[in-house]
Amino acid sequence: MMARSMESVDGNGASGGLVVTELSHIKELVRQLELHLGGSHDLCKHLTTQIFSLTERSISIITSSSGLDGARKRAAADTGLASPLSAATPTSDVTDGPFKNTKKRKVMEKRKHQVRVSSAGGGAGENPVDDGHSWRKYGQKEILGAKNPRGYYRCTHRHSQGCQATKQVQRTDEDPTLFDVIYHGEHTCVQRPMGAATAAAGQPEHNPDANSLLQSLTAGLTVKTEGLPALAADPQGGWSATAPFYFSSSTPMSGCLATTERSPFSAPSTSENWGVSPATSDSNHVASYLPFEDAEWRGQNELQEVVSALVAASAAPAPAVDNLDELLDMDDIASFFA
DNA sequence: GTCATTTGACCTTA
DNA sequence: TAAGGTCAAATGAC
Repeated sequence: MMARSMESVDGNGASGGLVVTELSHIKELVRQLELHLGGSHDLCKHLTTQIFSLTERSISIITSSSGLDGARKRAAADTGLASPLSAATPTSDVTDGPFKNTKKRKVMEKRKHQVRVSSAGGGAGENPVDDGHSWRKYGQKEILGAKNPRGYYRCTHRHSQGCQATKQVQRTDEDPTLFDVIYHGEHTCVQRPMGAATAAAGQPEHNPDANSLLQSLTAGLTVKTEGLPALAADPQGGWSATAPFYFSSSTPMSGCLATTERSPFSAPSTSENWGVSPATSDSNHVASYLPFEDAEWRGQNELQEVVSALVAASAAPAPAVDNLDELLDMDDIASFFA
């Protein structure tokens, strides 16, 4: 599915042009959004700035003649993000892709999904943002070469429902407001989603016009960060996709209703919002997995990464899709926004 | 009393 | 053997 869509980006100049057109449109929308926002909403202004920046980078990546790897390096350089995983963290075990290196521990061969999330609110607490699942911490470990310890979490429903999902959360060395989150396994539990109202209640006020623009902006975009092991593997750029709010898409987390029903924008604006309750503690992240068996995926994922950050930054649900359906898998989008 | 977190010990893997 | 990952007893919060 994504294979199809990504082919259209990587190997088809016409589609690439289409994406550029779409991204240019997004840029224009962001401009309008910024105008509507005025100067009263710092958070929104920050988001629009981020969206704008990411969009420009996306265009740059697509139009770059030097290929995606080069673009990744530039993007990483632009954001000032050193690669957190390249040297300091043991997650470099994903360097060769999730299923390739047979020297990895067996446990490492489990499906894993790696994201970077930003605390966006000051960095207090170990749970950067809410991902809609309940996690229980079962360990913490000092990691060689890393300044900050890594926290180990498992699904609260591990015993009651046999859910095998786990995650590791580690504050990045270079930016204490950023967290590297590695998800292992899939949720097989069934959780009641956090009420959308609850999520919305925690948000800053939003200008209706701004919301409209954001909806327009995000129409047709979805977040798929699968295959992040390949991303993390990049010794140069590390993760270029950072966003104050990382919300998840859907997917193989079958049975876990939380991620599909809750507001994707329940991200905290203040640190108090993290870890307030098990159901609200953690990242709004969306995990999905793809069989990244080809190095091409790495380049393709570059665009995904940027799009993910874009969507995460705008963080508005999009009930409808747009022309980008050639680029993105509409089935997944539909299921996510269902 | 229940549940989550902390933390040292132990296990597994490269 | 070193390091990452997990277990489980101790502890604390509610």
